[in-house]
Amino acid sequence: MVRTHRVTIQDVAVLSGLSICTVSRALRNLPNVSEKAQRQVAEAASKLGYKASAAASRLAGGTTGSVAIVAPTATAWFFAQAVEAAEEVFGDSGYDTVLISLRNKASVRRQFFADLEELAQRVDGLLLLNVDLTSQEVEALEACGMAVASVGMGNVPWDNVGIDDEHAAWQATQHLLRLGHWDLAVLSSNEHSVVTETPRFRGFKRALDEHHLTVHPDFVVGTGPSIDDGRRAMTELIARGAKPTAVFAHCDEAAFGALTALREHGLSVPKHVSVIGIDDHPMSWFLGLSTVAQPVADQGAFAANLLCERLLNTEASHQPSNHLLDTKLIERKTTRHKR
Amino acid sequence: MVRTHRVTIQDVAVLSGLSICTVSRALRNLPNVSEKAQRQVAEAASKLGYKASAAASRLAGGTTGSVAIVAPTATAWFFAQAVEAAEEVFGDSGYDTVLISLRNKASVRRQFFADLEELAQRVDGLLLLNVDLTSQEVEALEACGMAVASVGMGNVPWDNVGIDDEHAAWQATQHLLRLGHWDLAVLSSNEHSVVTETPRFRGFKRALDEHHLTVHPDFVVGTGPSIDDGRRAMTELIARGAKPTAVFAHCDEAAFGALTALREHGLSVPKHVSVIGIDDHPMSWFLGLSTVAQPVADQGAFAANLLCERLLNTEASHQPSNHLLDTKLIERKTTRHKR
DNA sequence: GCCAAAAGTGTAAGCGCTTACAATTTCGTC
DNA sequence: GACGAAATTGTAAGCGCTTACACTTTTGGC
Repeated sequence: MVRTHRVTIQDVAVLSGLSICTVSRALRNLPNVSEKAQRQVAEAASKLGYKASAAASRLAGGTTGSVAIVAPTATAWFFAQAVEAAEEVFGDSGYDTVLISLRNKASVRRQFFADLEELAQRVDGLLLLNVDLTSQEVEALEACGMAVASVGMGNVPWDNVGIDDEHAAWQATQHLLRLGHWDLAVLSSNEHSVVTETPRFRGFKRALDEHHLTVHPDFVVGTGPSIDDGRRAMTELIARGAKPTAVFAHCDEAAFGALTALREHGLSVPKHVSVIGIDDHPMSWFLGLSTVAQPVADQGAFAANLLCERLLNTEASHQPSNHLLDTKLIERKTTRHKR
Repeated sequence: MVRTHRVTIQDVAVLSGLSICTVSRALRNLPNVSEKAQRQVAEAASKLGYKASAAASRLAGGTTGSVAIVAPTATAWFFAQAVEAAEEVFGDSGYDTVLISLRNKASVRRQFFADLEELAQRVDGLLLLNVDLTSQEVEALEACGMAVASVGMGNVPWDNVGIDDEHAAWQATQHLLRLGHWDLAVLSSNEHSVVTETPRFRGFKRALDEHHLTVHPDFVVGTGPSIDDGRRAMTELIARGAKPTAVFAHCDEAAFGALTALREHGLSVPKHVSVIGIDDHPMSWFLGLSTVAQPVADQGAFAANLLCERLLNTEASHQPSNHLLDTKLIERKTTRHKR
């Protein structure tokens, strides 16, 4: 198969009757290009189907035309959803989307940060999805010269989109309290350690505080975001002898796991125990899980848009913004008034 | 942050006392480099902390160092799973993974094939996941000069990895028949039209044939791969007045939907109706759904490896291979002997 | 109309690497 | 030892793009 010659900027220059330099400027919407030239170039470029070589642009000091999405894992529902939404936005803005999954492994994660400078040569920007960062990592990201935006990461020096995690947790907990439950267990995210002050945990605690209740350590257990994690966590809780009448899981998958564990121990939901999560996973509707819904695709698309904006006006100093999208309590069949 | 000058191959050449050319070859383990030179270069490079500029390598070498994964949608469980597995393989081979989701939209799909040549300038290879192709599209893919491999696509002129879909469907159907069911409904994939001869449908039919049963049109309905699709399909089946005692869904998500619809119509599973799918989605275990398990991540990884091989020896003429991985019937709680 | 300033355009020098091909060294053989 | 082949190394020409700077054209004020 004969490979047709690549369409270079040279070809566009010839077709449009202008110099390479002018074409280059026109293509990047730089000043000092007459409207006429602009038009000619645009026309020639589209006729030729010209796309700048990322490698050449980058080498010459320009940009790559691609961005990377970094997720702790690509398989989880939340991430797949956010990734696809972001990919659409990036594609519409002319960027290729490079996927980088940290695969929930510390080693991969470490390697990622070690190779940051190298990565900066291949992409213009970074969209981080719920990657928790040390302060050195934040510094490294700022130093590498890429535009950065994120989803679900509070308190970072770049644009972020997320939900008010503390409020969402408060909504879920408040719902349980309203139903008359006061022996509340929590399956908390253990990103950092077993019992830590994640925003969702804080929201849980605040709701209890408001009802003059305190968090009992035996009713708190750390868990990952998978069904299996949730199941193990709930099993441990039961093994401890904890007898909560309601359980708040930090995400729906963990709640599914809790549901399983409860069933395995002969406890029926919501008769004996009420369960609520956060997410509104499509399965939640199917299973009748009460939850606090969050707009996942919207978060991905929004953050992607912010990143694209940053990519356009690089030099403009810009105050990092933090956008919080609304969450909504959805009562279904796993929560019920305490008998 | 002052950016120190980048360490170039030139620096390594000077330090090692060799020419740039020799350094380049040594660094890439090409032949015709003495051991002594090899050693000197390695030493100088590591002392300088030299890392080749990806952009420059690519520009000079003619390759892009990235591959694209193309999926009909990125959100479905199967694709997220396969994508992550492939991404890992590509990453380990030094390739960036560009994600392209067709978003289940004909327009996006059309655009993708229209831009193929353009895409060929940005990636070296293509991994297609279950993209059904017209013969012109196959030709276009062959003509664009990219290395191609695929998952779940039979009869294509490049390496493919999949399962024996017909056999998997046969296994599922056979299981239902063994349990004494003969009024079987099928939620068939409607990629092309409502009732078509997809491999899975053929497998379903063959199992019936073997038992001297025929497929009744009223018991066949086309459906997409989502829960909601499955629910609609099952609802339609019930509305038609079809009273199957068992249902075979072409994938687990569709089976979940069927489960919902059945429950909504007061039919209990497996008491009144048995249900089986294909996939072994993690939720299936949770819900007790009988299914035919397929190794999803393995398929993605395998195909990715094949693509990497093709990328290495480009010119070698190569017979396209088709690898079929094993599937396994998993009996759980949604299938039961007919009463 | 004239001239300086502004606006638009072109020239050419790289960016850091790969790779023909030429030049040099090494080796084996008679 | 001498000689040709083989192995090793170096030279230099790009890869496709950006950008400082020089150059040409337009503009506007008087």
